[in-house]
Amino acid sequence: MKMTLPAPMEAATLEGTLWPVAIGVAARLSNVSAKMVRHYESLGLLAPVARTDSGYRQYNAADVRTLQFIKRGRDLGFSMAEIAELVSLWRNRQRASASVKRIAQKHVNELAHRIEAMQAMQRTLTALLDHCQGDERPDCPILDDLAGTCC
Amino acid sequence: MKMTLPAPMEAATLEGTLWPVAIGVAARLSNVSAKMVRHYESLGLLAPVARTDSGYRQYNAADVRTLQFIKRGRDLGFSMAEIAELVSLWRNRQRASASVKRIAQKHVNELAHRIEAMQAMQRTLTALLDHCQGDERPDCPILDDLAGTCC
DNA sequence: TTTGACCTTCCCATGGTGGCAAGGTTCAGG
DNA sequence: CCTGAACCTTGCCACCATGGGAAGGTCAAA
Repeated sequence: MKMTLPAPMEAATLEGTLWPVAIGVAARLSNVSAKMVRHYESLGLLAPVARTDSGYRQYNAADVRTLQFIKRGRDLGFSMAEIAELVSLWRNRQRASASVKRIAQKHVNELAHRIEAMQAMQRTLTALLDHCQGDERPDCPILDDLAGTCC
Repeated sequence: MKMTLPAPMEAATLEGTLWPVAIGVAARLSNVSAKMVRHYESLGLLAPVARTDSGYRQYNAADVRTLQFIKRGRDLGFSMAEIAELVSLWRNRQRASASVKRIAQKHVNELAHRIEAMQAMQRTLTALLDHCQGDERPDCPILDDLAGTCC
């Protein structure tokens, strides 16, 4: 009977890793699911990845860095299309930082719009919640608002 | 040749409307697309709607009020599942306002979480934007951040 | 050799919305 | 009465990013 060993304690760094690695390792190193790694490849965000004779994907350190780049972009809320542009600019040493800035600025503006919209909802809902007794009785200003009963 | 007449000037109120109405009119009265009106019906949010002999849907004032209720709920960011619950409570005269309040409070909490997440993105991106020259040169702290170059 | 962890591709689901196609209905003008 | 416009019907596909699962191949350690 095999005891539960301490977790494999895989190298969490790129330095301490033997390359190339299979998709599962690349996934763990970049904190992206294997599923999404394949998806990103199908979107062309990763260069067509090497394969073993048996068809397993093989990732090198540059591939994993690209995955980490994509992950960071997703965490900052960029769409896949924006990330595709950013990856392309990242690879292009002749890029102008203005191109990057334009994309990021547009994204920040969209974030601001979405935040404002959600804050407006929040304000309305908070006001309604304040007036709702929240007891056993049926009377409810929240439903009244949704039903437009006020008008 | 027919001149462009002033827009049909349809009654925008439920009072000035001859009932029942077809889906297009119900859609305009509730500011919901006909497509989504059908979709809401398929989700069971609307009671099975009446039909003419030829199969056209027929909506009465109560149906349109339900559509307006759904629209308002969507505008406040509730999910369809939440709206289904709210519609059900709205119809139930034995409801406790606490049930409504619980749903709304949960939604507000989720909104708060999402807003905070987006604000965190916004803060990070704004800081990066501040440090990006946005000129013709390739050096870009935004790409550096995405690439994790700092570490 | 067996076992279990890993990999492959392919299909389906989510949620809320839009679009399009192919066809039926209704109504008003000529 | 016919035609055309505007409307309606159902059904399928697309988006976006992600997850789930099935059916089957591969690999390494015990």
